[in-house]
Amino acid sequence: MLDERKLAVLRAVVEDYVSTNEPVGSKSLVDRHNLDVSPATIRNDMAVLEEQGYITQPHTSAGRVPTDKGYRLFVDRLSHMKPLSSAERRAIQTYLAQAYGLDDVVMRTVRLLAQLTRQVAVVQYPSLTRSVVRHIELVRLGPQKLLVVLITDTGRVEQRMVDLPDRCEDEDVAHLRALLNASLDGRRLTEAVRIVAGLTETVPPAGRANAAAVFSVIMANLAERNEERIVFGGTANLAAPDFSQGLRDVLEALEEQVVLMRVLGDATDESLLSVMIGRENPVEGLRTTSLVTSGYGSGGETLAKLAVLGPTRMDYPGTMGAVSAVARYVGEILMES
Amino acid sequence: MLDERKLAVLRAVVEDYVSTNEPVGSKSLVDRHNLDVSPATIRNDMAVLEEQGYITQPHTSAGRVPTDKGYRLFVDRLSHMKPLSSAERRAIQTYLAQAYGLDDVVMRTVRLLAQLTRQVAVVQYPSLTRSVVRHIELVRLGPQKLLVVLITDTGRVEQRMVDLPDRCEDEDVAHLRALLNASLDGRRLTEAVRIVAGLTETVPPAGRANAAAVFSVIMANLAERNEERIVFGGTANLAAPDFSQGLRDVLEALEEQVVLMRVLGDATDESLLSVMIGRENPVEGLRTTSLVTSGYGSGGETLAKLAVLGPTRMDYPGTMGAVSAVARYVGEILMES
DNA sequence: CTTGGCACTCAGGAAGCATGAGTGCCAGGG
DNA sequence: CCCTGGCACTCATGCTTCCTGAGTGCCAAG
Repeated sequence: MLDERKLAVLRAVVEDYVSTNEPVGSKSLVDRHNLDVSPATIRNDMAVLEEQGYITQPHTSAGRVPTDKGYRLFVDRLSHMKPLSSAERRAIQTYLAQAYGLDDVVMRTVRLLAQLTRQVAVVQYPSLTRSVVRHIELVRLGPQKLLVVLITDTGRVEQRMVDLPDRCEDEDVAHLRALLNASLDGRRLTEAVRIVAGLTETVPPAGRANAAAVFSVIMANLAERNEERIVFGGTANLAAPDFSQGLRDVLEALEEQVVLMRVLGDATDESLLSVMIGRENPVEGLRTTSLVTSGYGSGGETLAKLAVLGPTRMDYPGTMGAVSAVARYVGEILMES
Repeated sequence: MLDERKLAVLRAVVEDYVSTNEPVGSKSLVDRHNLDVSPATIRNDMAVLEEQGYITQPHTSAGRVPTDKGYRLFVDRLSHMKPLSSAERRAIQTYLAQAYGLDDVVMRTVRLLAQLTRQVAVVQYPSLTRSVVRHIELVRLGPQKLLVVLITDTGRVEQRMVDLPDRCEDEDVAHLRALLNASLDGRRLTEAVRIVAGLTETVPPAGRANAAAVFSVIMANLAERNEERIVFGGTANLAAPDFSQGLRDVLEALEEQVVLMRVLGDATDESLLSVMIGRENPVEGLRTTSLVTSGYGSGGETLAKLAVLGPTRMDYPGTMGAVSAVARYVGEILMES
């Protein structure tokens, strides 16, 4: 359907358009790439490519611009991930290694991605569901007030206040703490939810109301608040001289956690790289942007996703390289800590 | 120097310009406000106001636009904070009351401010220095690994991993925990730093290396990481059809925590409302914006600041009302929790 | 299938022009 | 002394017109 040269032309169109941000014409194409044919030939090829929907012209008699479909083909078959330089990789590693605490890791990841790609970076906090309970701590803050702290192996620490129905003493708290840790330590959070659900009955009636309150908070925390937080940064890169179009929509989408969740969720589940181009995107406001997503996690499992968001006219090979590298290193860091 | 009517004219110019975003001329002024004089008279007044630097014309023969100096006078002497409607106040209270945990309070505050003012909201986490230690928890995660959790009365929870020089047992940890809580509970963080510094000597030599490691982490956490985190939201409001000018600079400034710190720091220390207009702003990229800042805190003390950022051409009375109301309610919420 | 030639299209900038909002100034009136 | 109506002047804005050049599609010849 498309011979070798037509594909080469498409690739060239994408590359040139990405770097110049101007519709690319047949003449400049032969000049910049060493295609050994005349502009007229290229014009014929471009006519075909346009007919098939891979490129389009903004107005009659202007160069061609890739369509979403064109970018798609480019990403799938015409380009390869561009690996980062070893200097860059070392910089990433040392910068991430300096992080302490999950919050800091996530924050640094966002900055890193935004700076490497000069685009908007989006990072999801590691999912709780697949991680393992390391410890549960109960702190008595008052006669009827407790702080529940849940620590997971990915370094995530969740805390929440609980107002108790009855008064309680330090020793009640100690009992409950011991019970919880004995039952949950080392369990996956998914199991933990089930275990906690069955735990109320084992508590002596006297403290049962209080225990139930604590348990329900733990379950809510585990079951509901999963993967909720998403952080982004690098929005200043959106204000690039081109692409002010629809900026407001994009910013709105970014600030709406739910929307972001949905977008990340739609990307492939596998830990592999996934690219969403323009209108492939499920969210209205992001129809003019592309999203390069990767899962990350410690060990073999994908704990959460991170992504880079930019105009469809983006440097896909470079962005993909950066996303994939950062995802790998973040995973390593999480494993260590 | 400026008689009553000239002040009225200035006020009218500011109000009209804020609402229309177009230079305002003498005719439309007399039409929209019921000044009982002719346009010519107004023109004379405006000439004087311009001479004094309160207003300016973008080009000859266009209406006048307030200068930073004009806004300053308007804010200082010509306007009053516009209180929120009681419906709005109730909405704020219930929305904030639903928050659990400090993170959630801060997040909700940001959203609230951004929505109320349709501008960018900036909220600083409550300062640690003035708050009080409620509890310190040590969790043993491995033979040489500890998690330190510090809980303050403002609901802030700080955690950090510590790698220990020597191996330790559960009972060592329990000792240390007891020691720390006995020494620090109820103390202000500023005192706590000093106390911890002198604590190493009281530990028996066997565990001293480990204890020292823990102490130094606590001190670092208390002394250095204060007031560090700043959260913002509502950036989509920056993309208003006007004011795309310098948008990139503004976004960059917002993402740079250090810069934000500096800006908030320059605002008045008192818990009162402070307004910074245009070039009064210390940060280069924010020279076209105004910042309405207020301290907030539980009880009489200011724990941190929150602010709204918008174009100099903003609705000062309304913004000030919103900022001040939100600051008060956040303070109340923090006090309760 | 490729190529040079050629007529055609049309966005974008330059130039000219009209419009009108808004001004500054002045002379007369309270 | 301040207010007012009148008047000439300025200039951003929007309109039309025109021109240019990049880029096209098509065709006939190699």
